[in-house]
Amino acid sequence: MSGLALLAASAAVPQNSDAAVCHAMRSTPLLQDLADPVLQRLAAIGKIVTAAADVELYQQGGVADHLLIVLEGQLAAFSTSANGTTAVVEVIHSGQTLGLATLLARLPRLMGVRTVTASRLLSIDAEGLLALIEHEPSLVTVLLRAEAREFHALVRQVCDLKLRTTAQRLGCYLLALAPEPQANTTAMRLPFDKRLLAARLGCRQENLSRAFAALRGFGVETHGARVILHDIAKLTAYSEPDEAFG
Amino acid sequence: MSGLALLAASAAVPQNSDAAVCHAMRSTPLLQDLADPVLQRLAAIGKIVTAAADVELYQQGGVADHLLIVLEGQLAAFSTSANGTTAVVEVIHSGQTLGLATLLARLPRLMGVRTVTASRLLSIDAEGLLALIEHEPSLVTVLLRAEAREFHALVRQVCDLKLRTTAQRLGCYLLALAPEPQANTTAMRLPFDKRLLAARLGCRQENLSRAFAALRGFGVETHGARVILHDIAKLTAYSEPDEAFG
DNA sequence: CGCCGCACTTGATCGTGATCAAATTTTTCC
DNA sequence: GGAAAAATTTGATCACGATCAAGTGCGGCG
Repeated sequence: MSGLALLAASAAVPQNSDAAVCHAMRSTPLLQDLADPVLQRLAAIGKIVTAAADVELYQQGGVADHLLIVLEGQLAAFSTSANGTTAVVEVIHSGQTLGLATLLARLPRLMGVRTVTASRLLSIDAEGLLALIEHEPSLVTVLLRAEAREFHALVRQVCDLKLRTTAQRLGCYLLALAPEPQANTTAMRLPFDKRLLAARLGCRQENLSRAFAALRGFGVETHGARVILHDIAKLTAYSEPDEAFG
Repeated sequence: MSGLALLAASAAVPQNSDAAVCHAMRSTPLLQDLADPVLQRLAAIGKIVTAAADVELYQQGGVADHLLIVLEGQLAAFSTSANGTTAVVEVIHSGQTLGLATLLARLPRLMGVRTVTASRLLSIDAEGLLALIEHEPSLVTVLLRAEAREFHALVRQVCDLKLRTTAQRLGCYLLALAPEPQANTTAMRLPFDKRLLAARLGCRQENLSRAFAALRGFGVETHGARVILHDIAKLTAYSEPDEAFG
């Protein structure tokens, strides 16, 4: 039933020792502060899974039986509506999760999940996780924090869609992606193609292109996937990103 | 600091006996299935609070020190951006919560909250709630379910904003509000004014008006706040609401 | 090298939503 | 009831985003 069962079987087995899983967990900001015994129990119900680019991992409406944490690569969470059009709700980067709330409440998945690039993922059994939670308050704290982060990202996005133009949304997104937000100039590389970026921002590819053109006047230089922000202050003034309340 | 301290003081005191709070809790779908002892401990850290219409209960960025559950009336959760424009993220009706994730993670409020109509609210102390959770798995289940509901509503809204026109969004909203969704004809009353509805849908008042005009062709009749849906099937076909996956 | 295919850009045109300005209805308050 | 205030609707015009249609540029591959 679950696409992950297949993927796990096809993954190289040696990397899936408890020690390897533990090591991977230590590398994620989400789990790294947990005590050793907790981590070991988590490792017992977790596995490392790899998937090629553009593979559908979970279908909308299916049972959420695994928690995914991205180790490397990106995933896209999407929702397909009645008429067949698809909205990309969020792109999930390394260290992030998605759908924790749904999983912890044992509800069916509201969003489908597919890989954007080839990815390495930590997959943790949902039932086992729920059982473990009962006895591990530190794990509860960690999961609630991750859940709140997901929630915040969605609230931000709703405000973004209601208040800003596409060019401003793009500006905010680039600023959030910027590796050195405190400097006034940064170079970076878009982690995925512009088609997906357009879907995430809620516009067509053509308008994303025009939005990039509009941002040239605010110090944004692009060469394919390479982006240089020449004047972060000016871009910020134009895009009007939300101040982060935590 | 918190607006609620003032409000609680000004509320009539007799209704705030533990028995009255317990009774109120029994009346909310969220808490009604909890066992008596749990409910009593909750009542000890909860109080009933009333507020007039259009009162700001919490400010964006403040500490989330109380969980609010709406007993009667409606609240609006909003976010104000740098340029001063405000987006209404959600209107919270009786029986609903908002910001649970933020509260359980002890983070500052991402959204401000204000009353839309005069309201009666259940206010539960956050610290007490977090302490109680440690020993009451049934409470955890209930809270996680409520949190997942909030999460789902936001995901739906993001898809709505990315995929549908204002008229379709309005259609979906009316269908969700319909008291008898299985019938093909229903009458209802908008629970708040059209200004707020426009803000929630992410458009201007003028365009909401035009959206209502557009829906007349799909069996939607309006007389002020009174709305009659004459042909739910036709309206559904036009609005293309998401199927509910739980 | 040069052709093909794909991602992206640009252009033209059209529909949707925003804005400004009235007109109209509804509500509130004497 | 009737005047004043507020909410809502309608109209005209403009900006933004969608759509259709070419074009450009870049990477892969023969």
